[in-house]
Amino acid sequence: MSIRYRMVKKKEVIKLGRKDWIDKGLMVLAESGVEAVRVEPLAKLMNVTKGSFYWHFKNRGELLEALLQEWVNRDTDGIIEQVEEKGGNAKTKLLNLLELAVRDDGKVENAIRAWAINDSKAAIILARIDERRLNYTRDLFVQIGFKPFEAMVRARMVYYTLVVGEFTVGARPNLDERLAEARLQYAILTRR
Amino acid sequence: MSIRYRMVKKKEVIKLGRKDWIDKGLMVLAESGVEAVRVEPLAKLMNVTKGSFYWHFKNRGELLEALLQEWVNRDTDGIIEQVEEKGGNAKTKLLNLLELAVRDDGKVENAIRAWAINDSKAAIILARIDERRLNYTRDLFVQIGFKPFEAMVRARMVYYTLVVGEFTVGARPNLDERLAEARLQYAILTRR
DNA sequence: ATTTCTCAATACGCTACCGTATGGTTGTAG
DNA sequence: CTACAACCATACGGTAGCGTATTGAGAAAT
Repeated sequence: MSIRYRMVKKKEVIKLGRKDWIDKGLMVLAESGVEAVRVEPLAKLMNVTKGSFYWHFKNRGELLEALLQEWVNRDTDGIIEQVEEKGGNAKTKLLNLLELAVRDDGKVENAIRAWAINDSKAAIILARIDERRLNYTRDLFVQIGFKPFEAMVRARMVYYTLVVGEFTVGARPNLDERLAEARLQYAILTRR
Repeated sequence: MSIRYRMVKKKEVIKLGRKDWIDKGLMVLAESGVEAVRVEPLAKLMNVTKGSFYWHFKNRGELLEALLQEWVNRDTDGIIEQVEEKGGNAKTKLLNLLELAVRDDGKVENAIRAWAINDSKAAIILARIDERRLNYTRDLFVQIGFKPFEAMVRARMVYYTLVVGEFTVGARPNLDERLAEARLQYAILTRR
């Protein structure tokens, strides 16, 4: 909730806040990867000089950290919470989880995944998120009645297939088809 | 098969070939990503100046293309061929496929996958490889007796889980455990 | 009305890397 | 022995981006 002033008629001042830089940073990150989020190009995108940037951030690294943090925060109110809100038994939750995951865009997440390959700071953050989501899915399978080991295997199949695989291989365009696939995957994975 | 001269005693000359640059390039690619494969640092790694590099390559882009090409070539004699050589029926081949995939290192592939997110040249190459491997897996499921659509869904689950998911999420260390998982996945996926 | 606070522009020095030009060294072929 | 080909070193000019220091200008507080 940064205070901002908007252009009204002619020479109204537009002041930027930390959050504005983070927003643009996430955009560029999603679109072109970490390597593309650089302070001078970013400043140009915002019609401002880097003099502004260095008022809000110590250096480029601080922005990158902020991007990671922002992504984690947004994800915290993410899919798991939505599933829990809708309620139902474990099987219902699982089906809801699959369908929600299929609908997500995931460009930022994808960029972060690429980033994490060569940056330990990003890798640690991402690993935590992955673990949280995997454990949640495994618990669902346990509640459905599978033994822990098999539940984890199935959870991995779900997670890798939906969250990771689709994104990194390149999502096929048709949402309906993907939903149909998600339901079939659900059937395959919950069948004893 | 580049001709090389090796250090023997004192001031023997070591001459490098295109292939040597490509090899080192792949190493750096695997270790630190595309952004790290740059000509001057690479030259330093090989105890040589970039004068050498620009004798073998027009520019950096030419090296990157060569890296992509080299990876494709190596992959051509890859897992699929090994599975076909071992023979057996479709079910056997599928099981062999899973186990071989689990054993692979995949650092280069992973780096290329990250690369492909923001580079269309890499993306096109990778898409072709993915398609070839996915279709092969789908055909196996068809031969086992599944209808095409369900066979493709199952093929994707296999492919994303083993080839993509394990790598991008970060492989767990224990090979035995991973093999056990692979067999369980096989069981889950071939059960009617 | 001043002062203070926020934010931005400008100018600077520095490093990393790109690609070119040119000349040197060495092995090999005639 | 000479000449050429293959390979490498050196030196150069250029761009992109980092981070700092200083000044400026509008908004808010006093």
